[in-house]
Amino acid sequence: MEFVGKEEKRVFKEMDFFSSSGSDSSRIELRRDVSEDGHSNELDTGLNLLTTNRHVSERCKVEDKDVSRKELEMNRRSSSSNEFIILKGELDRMNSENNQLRNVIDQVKKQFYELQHHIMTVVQHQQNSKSENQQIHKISMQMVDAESEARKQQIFLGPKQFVNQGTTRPDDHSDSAIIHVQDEYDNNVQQPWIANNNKVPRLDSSDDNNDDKNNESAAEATMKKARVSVRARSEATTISDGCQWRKYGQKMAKGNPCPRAYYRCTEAVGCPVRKQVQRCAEDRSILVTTYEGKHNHPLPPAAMAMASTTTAATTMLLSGSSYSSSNPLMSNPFDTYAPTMLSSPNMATLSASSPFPTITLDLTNPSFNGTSQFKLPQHFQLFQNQPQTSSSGPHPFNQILSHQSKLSNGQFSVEFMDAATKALTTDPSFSSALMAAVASIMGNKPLPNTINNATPEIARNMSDSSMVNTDFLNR
DNA sequence: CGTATTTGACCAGCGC
DNA sequence: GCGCTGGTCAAATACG
Repeated sequence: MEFVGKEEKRVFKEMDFFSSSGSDSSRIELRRDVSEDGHSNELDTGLNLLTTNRHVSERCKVEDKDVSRKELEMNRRSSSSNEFIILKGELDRMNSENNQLRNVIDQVKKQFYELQHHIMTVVQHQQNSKSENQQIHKISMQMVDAESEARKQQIFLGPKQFVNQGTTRPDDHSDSAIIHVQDEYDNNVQQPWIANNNKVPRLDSSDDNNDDKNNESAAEATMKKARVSVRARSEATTISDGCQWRKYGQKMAKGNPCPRAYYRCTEAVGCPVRKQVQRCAEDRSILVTTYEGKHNHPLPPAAMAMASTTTAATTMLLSGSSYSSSNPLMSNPFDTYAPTMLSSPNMATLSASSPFPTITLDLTNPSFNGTSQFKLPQHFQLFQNQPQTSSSGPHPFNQILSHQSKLSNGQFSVEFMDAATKALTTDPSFSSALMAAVASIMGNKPLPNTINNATPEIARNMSDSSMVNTDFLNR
């Protein structure tokens, strides 16, 4: 029996070995069996063997689980490897597409620059021509005469002019013009633009005796002094116009507790374009951005419209009325719009009372009345019909226009103007299109192709006049 | 450390 | 000539 006991001990030791990785309680139970009963009978041995077998079986199950886990892991790794290969292939394909798109963009850019250069050359040529300068001078005089006449007739020309004329109408922006030329700097009813030749280079008759160089410098100086101003409600420090600017100064200006910031264009070294940003003294939620000068370098598509605007605006301020030109850039915008502008209290004014001739686009006025005789060109109405893609969703301007179209009084809502302002300050493409529209108003010219490049959807609308809905203007 | 912004100084034009 | 004002410069400072 002792042999049996020894054999049991050996077996139990083996069992203990096998169960070493098992639960501690099992091991303790087996050892107790050995110590307490050195003379275990065969039944006990059998029971113990069964117990041992169970533990070995469990151990095998554990090992089987490990194998299965490892197999799963290997399969998973294999699957990940396949996925990696697929992703890599996808990445390669996308890189290839990106390269192709880059090539397309490069080609478009090249065409854009060539076209822009061509346009600049044509415009420059026109501006340099002596006859054009004579015409400009004549037109300027007629513009001043027209304004003087308008003042005599006490036609409402804008908030500040109303104050100057001694009327009781408040200096209220709710009645300010959507587009007007105004004095941004003082309330002087005189016209230093004309009365003071020193403030702005004047293209007087003496130019007739000057050479082309002098004419060119005078024209350039005048173009530099003429300004385009945009009024918009914005919490931002500046509106998004697609250009790169560097702040180079800040000053407190007379009559306004808000400082005026000075920026210069940094798209290219030596670009003469400047802009001033200042909050309106009467309503500090309004940001007034004033542009001056003409870019001397290729512009990004988003900024092209603003450049077109400033050029067209300065051209308009110089070219005045009743003259047409073969060059649409030099044609007179007031041929179409000025009479209505001058006679409509909500549309436009013409003023030379600023040290610099300035045209202002006012996006802060919710009371623009669509029933006015004034008709926006189709460019300006494009947002009403802009196709809406499922991915990008409706342009905020479209949303508001859709809402506004339900109004019965034909007035732009506050929401409308807020959306316009928001779009102007956050969406360069909107700013571009808007500026192109204004340029179109002022220059009576077709939309630049560059805008078509920048905003293809908008461009499609513009090229398809059937898409243009003018109902809200005629309501 | 390079770039952008700030801010006081400076200049030119203008009115008195 | 002097002072006021708008505009620009450039050194100092901030920021990423």
